[in-house]
Amino acid sequence: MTPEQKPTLLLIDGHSLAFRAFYALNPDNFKNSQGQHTNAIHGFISMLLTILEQHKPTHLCVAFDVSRESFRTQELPEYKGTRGETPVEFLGQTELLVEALTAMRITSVSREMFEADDLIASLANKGESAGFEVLIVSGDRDTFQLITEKTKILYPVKGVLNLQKMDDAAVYEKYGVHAVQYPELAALVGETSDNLKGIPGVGPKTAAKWIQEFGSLQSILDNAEQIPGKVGESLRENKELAIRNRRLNHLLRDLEFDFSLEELELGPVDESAVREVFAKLSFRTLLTKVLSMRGANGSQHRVISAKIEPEKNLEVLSAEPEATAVSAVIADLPSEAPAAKIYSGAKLAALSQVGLAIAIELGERGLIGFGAATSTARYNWDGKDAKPLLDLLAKGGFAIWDYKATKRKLATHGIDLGDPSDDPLLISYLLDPTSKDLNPDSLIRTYCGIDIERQDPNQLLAESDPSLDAWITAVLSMALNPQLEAQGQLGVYRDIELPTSKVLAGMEIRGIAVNKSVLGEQFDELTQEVERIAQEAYAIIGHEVNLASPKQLQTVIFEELGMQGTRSVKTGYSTNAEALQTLFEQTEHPFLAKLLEHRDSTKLRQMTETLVKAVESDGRIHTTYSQIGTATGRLSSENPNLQNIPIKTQRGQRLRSAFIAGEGYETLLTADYSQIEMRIMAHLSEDAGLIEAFNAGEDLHNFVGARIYGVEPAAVDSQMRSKVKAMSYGLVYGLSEYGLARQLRITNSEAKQLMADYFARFGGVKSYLDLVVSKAKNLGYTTTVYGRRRPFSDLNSKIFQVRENARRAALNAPIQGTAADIMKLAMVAVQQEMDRQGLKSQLLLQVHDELVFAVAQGELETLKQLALEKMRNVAKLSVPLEVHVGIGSNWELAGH
DNA sequence: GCAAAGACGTA
DNA sequence: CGTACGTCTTTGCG
Repeated sequence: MTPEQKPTLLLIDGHSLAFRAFYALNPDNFKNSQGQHTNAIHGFISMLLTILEQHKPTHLCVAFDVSRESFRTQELPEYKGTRGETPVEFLGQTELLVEALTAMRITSVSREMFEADDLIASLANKGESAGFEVLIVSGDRDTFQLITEKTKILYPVKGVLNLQKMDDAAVYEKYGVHAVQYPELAALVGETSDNLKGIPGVGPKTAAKWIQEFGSLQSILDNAEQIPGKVGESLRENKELAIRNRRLNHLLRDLEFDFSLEELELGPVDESAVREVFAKLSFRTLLTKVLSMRGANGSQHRVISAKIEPEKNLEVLSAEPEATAVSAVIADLPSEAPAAKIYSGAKLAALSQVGLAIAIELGERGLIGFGAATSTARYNWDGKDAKPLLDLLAKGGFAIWDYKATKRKLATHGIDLGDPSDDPLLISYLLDPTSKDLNPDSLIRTYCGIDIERQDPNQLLAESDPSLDAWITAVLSMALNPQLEAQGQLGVYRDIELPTSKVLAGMEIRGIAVNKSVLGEQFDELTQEVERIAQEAYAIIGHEVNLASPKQLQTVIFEELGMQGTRSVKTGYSTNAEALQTLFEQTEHPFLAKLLEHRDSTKLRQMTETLVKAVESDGRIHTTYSQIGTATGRLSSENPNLQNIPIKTQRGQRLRSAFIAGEGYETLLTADYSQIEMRIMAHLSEDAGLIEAFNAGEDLHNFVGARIYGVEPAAVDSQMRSKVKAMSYGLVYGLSEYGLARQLRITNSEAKQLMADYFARFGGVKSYLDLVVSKAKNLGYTTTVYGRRRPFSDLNSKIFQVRENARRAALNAPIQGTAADIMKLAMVAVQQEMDRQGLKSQLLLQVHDELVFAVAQGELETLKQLALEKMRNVAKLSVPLEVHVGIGSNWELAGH
């Protein structure tokens, strides 16, 4: 327990501290991946952490100015008028700072027409009345007027790391007046930073002397006649100035707030939000610091420890004295639900062996929480006790955390797992597909306000108390479903994600057969090639160099060989393929050619090696599909990634020949959607020209080219066609004129003309894309045809680059997302039909718009028709969905 | 030991 | 200065 703490209220002038931080840290050293400067935020937060450590406040609030306008500027337009333009590097940092503070559960306040100092003064007033010690962080000396026995100012002296604690004595020592008199001194002297002129000829020394002598500003003015000399004359002539200054530097102390001081109490941070914001800011050291400090100030959150006992029923849980959130969730259960049976401990023997914990069953509703676990040796197999559990598992119908992973894990142990009723992992993904932190503890904290305290904080869900994990799963599935429904995403969940997870589990479990010796031969061949090319490259430049090191290559290319700079990257000039190609065209230097060859070969060699290593003992590669890994709704594939096996070059494509149908199967079959994103674009934009293009049966790019260039489709030559093709595809990604020009290596004006011609013929496309972005701006998210959401927060960013990035992502999201939805629906439909017909053929891979099957003996024609039919008809768009199939003994031959 | 940066493979 | 990913290597920080 922390020692009893005096209630201390810390009030911070946000802009003041942020600006100090901004000027103390070089903005160029603090940039996130998007080019947003973060130096002020970084400095602010590290400063804040230091203050928290040093002064241990119990309550905290940060005040910001809304704008430069305030009641003071209304009275005096030139108030603070000397302050220059905000540096561009500072733009956007305040907003992000507030976001970070919110994640840390720190209250920020601001109010139109009032300055942060007025808010602080009022809060300080309230704090004192309520018995708080008050600490104010501000660089504005006007706040000295707030100093009392209980209120002190932390005033920055130099740099960002030095704060001097100013009390009355400190003010007196420095300025020769008491703190309450300081604004009177300032009124006489003036304040350059506020653009307030003082009495000419009167500096701090004179002012202090007068105040000491007469006691107050009023008294000085009343007795102005007695003051001799030039300054006396000056004072008498400029009395009004001092009075005005005093009026303006008076801080308001009676503003009201819509929160109570209690709400400013420091509690634990919102860990997942903090992780997210700090990731966005690229702060990792600070993240660690913040998270390690969290909770140090006590928690307002209910903490659930791993103390749910086996063999007890739910009444015990709901009787937790302070577990309001828990009780609320439990109260949602149907009243007829019988007392829960809880399986745990020894009864879970078998399951714990294979990495599963099962805990709560709620009778007929069949709601069971699970914790998926890694293997432990804690329990011994007990066949007798395990039987009812195995039956239960096979029957399904319960909530489960990460169904797909659990299904796969159990399958490797020969245990069947039935269909789940819920998977809160998938729900949480749909609620926030951009989150990188979908774990049960964070989610139950975020959505239910429950803190889970584990005996060992590093323990994963899996390794801890099974009944606790099961309970969390149950609570999450109940808490998250209504949110999903409120967002209209229930359909995406029930009809797309949940069924897809089952199909994916099957694909992962099956894996794809691989001819390891083909891979091995290619690997050996490539190894020799890589070595040969490296030697040739060294010979050209006369020494060895690590060809895999961009840094070393920069030295060789731009210093030794003295070539002219390419695109700039953080470490110097780019040495990527595009840059090398450009350099080669300029110089025809053979080293560049060798380097490109070497890159190509090493990349291929490395991929081959990865694949060889990924072949498991069954001779197959079992990738893992991530169903929660993309912002758009696509799948991703990892360990290994089978969605980026080369195809564009002949050399690369050979790798695909190693993927085969496997024993007992006749051949591979691939089925892929043709131009699905362009078709979705046609559907969504309702552009008559584009819809006609797809319905005409003509080659898309020839058709579009004919329209743009005003010729017959047959007259569209290959140059025209490739330009049109790049244009069409680029549109889906928010391509700019500049980008198009660069890609096609044409002039900017030609690119501009091409785009203008395109939009002249296909105007619906442009208006649709604009509409998507403006809707996303208003709503804060985009949706697919099926209702899948993707949130966007940066569309109104003040930073051009950040805003543009968000804009392009937003216009792409509904298109890419709808394509992903359609493919998932197709996979489910295809698999269900294969099951219904009892086919032995297998769905093996998904590569975004392509499916790969192993065809069982005699099923080729059936499967081909089945795949074509289901994939074409799974969605009814205003243009047909075209599907191509390919057949071959390996993936290369089955390709198209 | 870990994360960032740069590179490059796919749709 | 075109979206969405995963994986590898080197490099530099702690």
